[in-house]
Amino acid sequence: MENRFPTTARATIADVAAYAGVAKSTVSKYLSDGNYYVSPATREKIRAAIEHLDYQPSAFAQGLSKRRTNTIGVMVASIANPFYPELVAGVEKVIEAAGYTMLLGSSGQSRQKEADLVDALIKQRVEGVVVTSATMHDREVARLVEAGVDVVVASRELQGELIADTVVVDNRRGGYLAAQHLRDHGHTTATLVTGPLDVVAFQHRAEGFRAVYGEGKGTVLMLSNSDMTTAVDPVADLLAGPERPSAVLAASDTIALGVMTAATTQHLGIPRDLAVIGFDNIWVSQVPNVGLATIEGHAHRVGTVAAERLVDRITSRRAAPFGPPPPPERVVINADLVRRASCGCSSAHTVTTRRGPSSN
Amino acid sequence: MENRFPTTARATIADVAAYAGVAKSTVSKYLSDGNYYVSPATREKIRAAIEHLDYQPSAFAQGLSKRRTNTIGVMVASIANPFYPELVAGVEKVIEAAGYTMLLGSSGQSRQKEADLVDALIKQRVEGVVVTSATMHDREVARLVEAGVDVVVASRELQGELIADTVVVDNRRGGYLAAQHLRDHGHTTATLVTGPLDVVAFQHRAEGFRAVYGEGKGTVLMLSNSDMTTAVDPVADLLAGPERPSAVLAASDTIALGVMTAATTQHLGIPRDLAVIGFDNIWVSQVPNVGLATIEGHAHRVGTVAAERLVDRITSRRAAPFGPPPPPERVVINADLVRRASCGCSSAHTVTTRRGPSSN
DNA sequence: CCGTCGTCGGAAACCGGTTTTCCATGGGCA
DNA sequence: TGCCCATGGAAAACCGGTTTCCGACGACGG
Repeated sequence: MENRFPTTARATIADVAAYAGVAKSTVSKYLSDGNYYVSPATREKIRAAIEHLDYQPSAFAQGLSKRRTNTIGVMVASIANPFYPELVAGVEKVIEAAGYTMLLGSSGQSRQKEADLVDALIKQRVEGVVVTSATMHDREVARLVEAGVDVVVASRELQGELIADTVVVDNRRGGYLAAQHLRDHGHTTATLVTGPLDVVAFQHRAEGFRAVYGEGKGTVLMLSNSDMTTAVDPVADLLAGPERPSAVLAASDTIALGVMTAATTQHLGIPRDLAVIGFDNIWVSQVPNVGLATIEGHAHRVGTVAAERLVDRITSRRAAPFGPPPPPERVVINADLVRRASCGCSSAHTVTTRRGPSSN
Repeated sequence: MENRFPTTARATIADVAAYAGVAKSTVSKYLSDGNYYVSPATREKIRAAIEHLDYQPSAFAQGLSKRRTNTIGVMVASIANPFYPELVAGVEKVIEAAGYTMLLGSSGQSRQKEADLVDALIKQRVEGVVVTSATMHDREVARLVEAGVDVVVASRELQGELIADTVVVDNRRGGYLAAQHLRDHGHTTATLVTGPLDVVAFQHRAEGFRAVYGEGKGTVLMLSNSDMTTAVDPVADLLAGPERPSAVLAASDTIALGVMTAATTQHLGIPRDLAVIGFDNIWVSQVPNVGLATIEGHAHRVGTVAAERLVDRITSRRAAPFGPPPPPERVVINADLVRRASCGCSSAHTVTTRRGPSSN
C-alpha cells in the first residue's frame, strides 16, 4: 500500500500471478469463475493476491481480448432538455441490470456533432445504441447499422425505411386525443404550436390535431425549435394579435410552458382566457401551480422498453452470430390524456395524495 | 475478407496494411499524424485503403497500447433529479471539447450501487471522475483517489478531509441571503424544510438560515429525502398544524415545489399566506406560474468549472507523471438571490431570459 | 569513390487480458 | 505393477493497436 506508484500504476494480471506464484492463465481462469476448475489451495492464493494488490481487471484489455465491450451508447439531443433525463433513466436502469456500461453523448443540433458522436461510438465499439435525438438524421442511424451495431430508436420516428427497432408513443392518437378534448371543452377553433414539422413526431402530432381541427378550424404556428424560450415571443405576438385563439395545443410540454409564459405576460388567465394542452408529461407539468394538461409521453417506459429490446437484440445476435437478425419492429405505446387545470378540467389530476375540492 | 468474424467484423489495422501493401506500423504512423514522416505515395495508398475498408481504429486497442483511455466518468445520484442534467450538460461540454468521452453513471441511493459504480469506473480505467452525487460517501471518493484517478467533486462538500478538488456554491451564504430576504419581507419567524442534514450542503444551508433565524425564531423540518413528493405530506401536516409558519425556506427547489404543492392542497396562497424561497434555481422555477424565488445554484457553471479543473489536473499529471500533484482546492462560486413571486416580491413576471431547456 | 547521414518503412516487442495447447501428475482400475 | 485418463496449471498465441529498433537506399561531402 505504502509504496504506491504515482501514476495510475494499477496491478496487472501478471503482477497477481507473480505474487500468487502461479501463471497468468490460472488467474484468468480463477476470475472467469465457473468454467474452469482451480484447486482450493491455488484459489486461495490468488484470492489473497488480488486482495493485497487491489487488482481490478482492465475493461480495455478484456474488451480487446474477448471481442466484446459490454458497452451501450445512448445518443440524446440535449441532456438539458427535461424530456430526456427520464427516458435515459429508464434506459440506464435496464442496461445496468443487464451488466452493460452506458456511454452517454449529446448530439446537440449540429450535423457535425451528430456525425462525430456516431464516429466516437463506433470507435468505442459499443455493442448497441439507443438513439433518442429527435433531430438526428436517418443517415447517421444507417451508419450505425452498417457498422454492425444494434440500434433502437426511442421516442423518435425514422423518416424513411424502418432500418432499426423503433419505440414510440402514439403521437397521432395523442394529438387527436388532446384536440378532441379541447373541442369537448367547447373550443370550436384552436391553434397548434409546434416545433419544426420535419421532425416526424411533430408531424404526427399535427396530423392528430388536424383530424379534429381541419382547415378553417385550426391554425398552426410552427417554431424553429421546441424549447420554452423559443416559443415565448411568437406566441405572445399571436396572443396580442387580432385572432387570439381560445385554445392552444402545444406539441411539447416545453412549448406549452412557453405558451403559458406568453399568456402570463399578456395577463391572460389559464384556462379562463386560454386553454392549453401540452405533450409529453414531463415532470414539471404535475406541479400544481403549473397544472399543465398534457398527453402522457411515458418517457421512462419508452426508455425501458427500448433498452430491453436492444439488450434482447444484442444477446440474440451473440447467440446466433450468423443468422440474419430479426427484422426491425415498430413498438407503439399508448398515448393518453392527463387532465389538469390548464385544459379547463377543474378536477385537476395531480400527484398530491390528499385532494381538496378546488373551488374556483 | 471471406473469413469474417461473426461479430462486428470491422476492419483492423492489419487489414488496412494488407490492402495498402504496407506494414501495420506504417499505417499507425500515418494515423498518428505529424510525428512521423510518411511519403506522399504511401500516404495516399493508406488513405485509400482506410476509406475503402471504412476503417476506424478501436478505442480499446488504442487505450491498451497507449495506456490512456481518454475517458472521464461522471457520477450522479439520479439523472432524473432535475438539478443534475444542467450540471452534467456543463461537464459534458467541457469534457467533449477537450476530446474525452463521457461515461455517465447514476449511483442511486444505495451504498452498494455507489461502490459498484466506482468499481466499474476503475475497471474502465477512466482518467478522471466528476462526482456530483450528494449522498455518496467520502469513502468511495477516497477509493477513487487511491486508485490513482483524478477526482473533482462538484456541487457537493466532502465531509472530512479535503482529498479532492471541490467546486461548490456558497451554501452558507445562500442560506443566509434567502433567510435575510424573508426577514426583510417582515417574517419574524420562519421554517426551514431541508433534506437530510448529514448532507453537508444541506447542513451549510441550514447554518445560513440559522444565522438569521436562531433558536426561537426558526424551526427546522428535516425530510428523509430531497425530492418533491417526499416533501408534500410532512409539509401539509405542518401547514395544517397549530404553528403554521408564514415563511418557508426550502433547502432545494424540488423541496420548494413540494412545499408549494402542499400549500395548494391547503388552499394557501403563495406568497399571500406563505412565502417560499427555494435553492438551486432549477430550470422549472422560472416558469411564471411557478415563480419560485430561489438561490441561484449555477449548476451549469459548477459543471464547467469542475470539468475544467479536472481536465487541467489530468493534463498536468500527464505532463509530469512523477511530480506530486497540486494540493486539492475548494472553489466557491457566489450564491445570489433570484427574486420571484413566491417570496413576495411582486416584480415577479420578469421572464428572466435564462438558458432554455435545450440550449446545447 | 567511399563513408556518412538522413529518410522511409518493415519487423518485432509490448500493452493486459483470454483462450488454446500441452505437459506433468496422480489416481483408478485391471 | 502397469496403463490410461482425468485434472491442474504452465506456456504460448492472440486480440488490435503503438512504439522502438533497425536496415535499405539514395544523396552528399570529403
